[in-house]
Amino acid sequence: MSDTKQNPEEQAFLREYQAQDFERPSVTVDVAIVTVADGELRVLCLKRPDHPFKGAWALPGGFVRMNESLEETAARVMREKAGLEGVFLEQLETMGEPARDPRTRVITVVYYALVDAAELQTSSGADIELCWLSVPWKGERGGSAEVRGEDGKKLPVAFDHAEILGLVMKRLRGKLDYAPIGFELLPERFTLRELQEVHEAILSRKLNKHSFRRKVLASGLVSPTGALEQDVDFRPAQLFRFKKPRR
Amino acid sequence: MSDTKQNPEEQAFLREYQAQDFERPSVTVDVAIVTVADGELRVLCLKRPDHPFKGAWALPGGFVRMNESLEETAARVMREKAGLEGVFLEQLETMGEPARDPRTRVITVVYYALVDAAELQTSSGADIELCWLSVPWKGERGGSAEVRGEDGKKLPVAFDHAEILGLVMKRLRGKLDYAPIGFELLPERFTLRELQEVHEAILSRKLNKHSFRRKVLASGLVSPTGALEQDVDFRPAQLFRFKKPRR
DNA sequence: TTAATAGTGTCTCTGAGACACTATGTG
DNA sequence: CACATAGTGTCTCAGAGACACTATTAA
Repeated sequence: MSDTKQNPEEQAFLREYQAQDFERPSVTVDVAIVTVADGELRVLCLKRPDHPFKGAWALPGGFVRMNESLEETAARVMREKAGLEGVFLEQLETMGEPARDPRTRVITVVYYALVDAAELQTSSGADIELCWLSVPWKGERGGSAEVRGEDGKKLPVAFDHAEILGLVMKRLRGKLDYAPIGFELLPERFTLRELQEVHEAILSRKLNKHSFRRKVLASGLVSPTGALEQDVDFRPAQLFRFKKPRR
Repeated sequence: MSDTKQNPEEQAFLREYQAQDFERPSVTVDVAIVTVADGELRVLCLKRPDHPFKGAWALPGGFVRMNESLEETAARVMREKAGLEGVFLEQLETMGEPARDPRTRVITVVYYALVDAAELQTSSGADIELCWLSVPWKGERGGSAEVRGEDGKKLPVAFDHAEILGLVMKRLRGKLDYAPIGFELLPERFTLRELQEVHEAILSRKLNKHSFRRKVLASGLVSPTGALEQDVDFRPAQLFRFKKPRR
């Protein structure tokens, strides 16, 4: 802004720039808000009230405002569409196929958020829902994901959002065993069984109990609180707390 | 485009849409073209002829055209600025701080490319150069990277491109031991020593020879060609070829 | 008491690193 | 021959999985 005195050296740039100026893509941010409830992956979806893809389910999103960073847009979408603040939020991928939105050129920067299911007291009307997120492939191969309703039936997904959800799962599976992201899906105090169930939900496979406990305890990322879990019909497990790694 | 009959349900979208319509960010693609020469990481940089950051070094880039996907833009930049075609190219991250370009709002989608040094017959004028890429942090911690010239002196880097190069290195280091990316930086036939040197350059640390060979050979991703390397003053090593994994 | 889960002891297998060795090319 | 690097044999150590066992709570 301090540099706009129109000196001659700026001409070349402006020539190229003006040429592009008459038509620019729109830029939006979409957010995949992921959680685990009852050992199953969920993702927050909105039912589209309008064309295109009317009636299909889509990720919440919004236009990037001129004075807002991408991360700020993502945080605003989280606040406005899901009432969430201060949760784990990370950029995933930018989708830019010219025809991905049939109306006009829309480039969308996708973020994903990880949330404790208890925080998502979704106002769950008919138009906003925590849908099941199911992944029809193993490991980190990749591919599209599917969205299902209460009844387990596949729901129609708008735009390229099924592909996006596939990328979310690929990222989560890849990141899970070297980054502390499982904790983001749990309340402040949790049992090691709950943490293992979160990992199993993300990976879609059973893990070895002893190995899992050894690795988590050896990581130094959890500390026992001394308290025990409540309201279970069997031996209660110890509650742990996530200990932020000092960098 | 088949859907623009202005039915009443589309009004709501258009209302929100028009409100944003008067001002949109520009979208560009920047590409970090990375290679390894003489066991050292290099990146292709252009010296900026104009303000802002006149004289500083920047990654090649270009505006996204309206009918072009992001990947196509990246491929076009590769072709136009470096004369490269058909090499490894992957999306990295999208940078969107409102003030990252002092002139106007520019959101840039960053790709990185991996190239065999021999293919980069850079027309190496004074304004385009294969700069040294040095990384002042260990492991996958992250942070900005530095760009150096022939003489080893740090060069000024334009925009947020030092941060971008840090992200490139973080991605490369993280990806190196589970994805076959080392091969992308080598000619079709290579020795295991050359492959190890590429890995060591990316990780900035020495690797155990025996371990490395065991892992590479066990991976099933290389096959021996039977031929031996030429023009060395000592016992020549066997040449291997990268074997594409069947999915 | 039984049922169910929490939590552990111990064995095996596999892969990484350390070290030393043999093999094979050039000069 | 000496020399430099290619390539391997073998030991140790650490982490993951398998299996079986003990511990602790509710009902």
